[in-house]
Amino acid sequence: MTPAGPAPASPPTSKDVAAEAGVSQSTVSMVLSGKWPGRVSASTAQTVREAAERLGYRPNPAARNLRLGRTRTILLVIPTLTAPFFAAVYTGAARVANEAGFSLVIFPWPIIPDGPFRVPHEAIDGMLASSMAEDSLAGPRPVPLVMLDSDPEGTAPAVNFDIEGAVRDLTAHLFALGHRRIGHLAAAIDAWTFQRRASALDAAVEDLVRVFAPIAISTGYEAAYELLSRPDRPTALVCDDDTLAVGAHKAASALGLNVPGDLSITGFDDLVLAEALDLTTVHLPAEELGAQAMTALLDLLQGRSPARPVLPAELVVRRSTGRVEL
Amino acid sequence: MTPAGPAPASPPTSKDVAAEAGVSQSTVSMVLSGKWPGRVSASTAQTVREAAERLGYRPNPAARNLRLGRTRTILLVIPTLTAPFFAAVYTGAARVANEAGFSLVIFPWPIIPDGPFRVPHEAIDGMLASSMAEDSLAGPRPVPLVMLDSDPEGTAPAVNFDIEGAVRDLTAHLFALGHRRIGHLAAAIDAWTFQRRASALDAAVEDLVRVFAPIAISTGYEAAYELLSRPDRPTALVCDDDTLAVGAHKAASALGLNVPGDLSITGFDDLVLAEALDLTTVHLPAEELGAQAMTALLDLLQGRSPARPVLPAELVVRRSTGRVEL
DNA sequence: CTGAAAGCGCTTACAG
DNA sequence: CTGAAAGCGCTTACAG
Repeated sequence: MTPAGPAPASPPTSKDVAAEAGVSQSTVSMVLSGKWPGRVSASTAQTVREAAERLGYRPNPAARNLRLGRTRTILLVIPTLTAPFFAAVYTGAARVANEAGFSLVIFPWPIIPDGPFRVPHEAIDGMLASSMAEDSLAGPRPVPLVMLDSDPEGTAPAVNFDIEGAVRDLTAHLFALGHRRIGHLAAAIDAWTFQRRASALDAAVEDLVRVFAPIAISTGYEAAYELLSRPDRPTALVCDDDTLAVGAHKAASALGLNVPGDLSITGFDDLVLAEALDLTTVHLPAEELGAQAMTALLDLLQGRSPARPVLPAELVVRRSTGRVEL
Repeated sequence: MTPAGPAPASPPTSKDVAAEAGVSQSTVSMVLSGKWPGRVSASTAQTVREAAERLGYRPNPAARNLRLGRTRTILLVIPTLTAPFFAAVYTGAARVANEAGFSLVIFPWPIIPDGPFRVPHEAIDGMLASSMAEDSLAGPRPVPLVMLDSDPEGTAPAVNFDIEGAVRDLTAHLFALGHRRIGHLAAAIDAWTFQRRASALDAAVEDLVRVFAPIAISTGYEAAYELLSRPDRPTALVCDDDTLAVGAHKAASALGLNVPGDLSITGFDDLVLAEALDLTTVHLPAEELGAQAMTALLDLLQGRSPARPVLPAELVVRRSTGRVEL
């Protein structure tokens, strides 16, 4: 692992293996790619495998990619690495990718606005993009694409959560606890998933008041503080994200409001934060989302028509919601 | 972005650009790589650039990699994606990499123990690995490597935090508040950084009691619950990670202990969690760690001797620590 | 059952 | 100042 050391002999090539095994390069390629049965004798195949093993041969990926015109690499584009949600998406997608012999590379986009970062459309066979607008991905040339947690009406197939069902369960839970006036601490992000949550709440709740905040504790705190200071404050606060719910929690605390005695709070995602604060929240199965999206993309790459599943999102009731005290 | 659509003409090559500009392939290469001054006339260069632009030409990375024998790609190996700490490391490293024209690919390792995942030693020019043992990275062939948050006595250069200084500040803070009997809720992970924290605490605290827990809220809860149930429980609990501190917080709460009245709690990392819980913690500058490590790796790749910086880690005092009540 | 040869798209040493 | 040619390491169609 040191820069110094014995002269770094260049890695063995298939030519070296051929020489070692006493066969031609083509035979080596056939054997190691597994396409040999019926074309190479079993004993020759064995000889080749042993020679490759002995030399520690690994095919040069650049050469293979050049020859084949594909890379077996998929790019997962996500809006931010910092959200554990996307880590879960990656885990699910990477599992399926690896089973199919594909690599999955994460690309946070944009890392720095107006920075020198470009979505590397060239070196990939396909793309997964989560929680963003499809047209923000426009590149010099089209790439097979599956969207996650995004507008299902787009050109690319999308894999989504059942936001409507989740909001239905959420509002039913709050209604059952006696809440009528409900606040919506909405994410100030122009993404389909948040628009969908807003319109589903609009449809379900008659007496709804909405404030917006960027997703962070401090911004959630400020927006919630303002809303909860109003004389006609809501008795329940639906937050678009667990992180916002943490901010809301702190605002309630600062205003001397007891949770859930005076105020019920809910989140979305079911992150580690939600468990930490005993937050009632909508569990979004992010890992499953990643897995299903990768499955859809592999279908697409093989010319099959991909499924466009809608995954159920379950309400997890913890201790941040309670009955309205009269 | 659709699978269907007009016949996907294969991407333009440098040959196409050469034909379009009426020059040779070599001239195209010279111009677009920026090595033309003094070798190609300014007007020809301009013609080539315009032709490339017109055709939407992008060099084929596989061909370039094959020809040059390098990929300008660096692999960042991290033990888990789910920790926001590593997202910050990535951000810092990616910034420096991009400025130098390198790509940075994240590789969580192992995603699944005994899974089909292999560190792709072949297609990269160098490796950054954070918070793990150097020898767990052993591959078929050595790759220029810089370790982060890892044993500085290893073969590879390491970039680290000043753990000793942090523990010194932390214990000074607790001593000043009157604490004498201190608990250490230690991460049950065999990594250098945690060993270092333990030994620094051993050196600084006379009356120390240690319990171990995997890094998660529930495990932190259990270990802390047991420790805090003892008749001679400590008055302060130093946790190896903010997540463990959350579990400790919940255990204190379950046992009817007031924080910080009855028990002081501290963490490490200064994640979003720490802000949420007003946790006194050691701020580890993860983004800076990533940036400095990438700088060291670029030095290594250019044959320069890399720096091995030790970054200061600042104690952030919030409301989870207080004076011992007598 | 096995091998010689072509060619993927680039960069660079060489010739002019 | 510009171009023809070689070659990186692979896979595959073709010939035997």
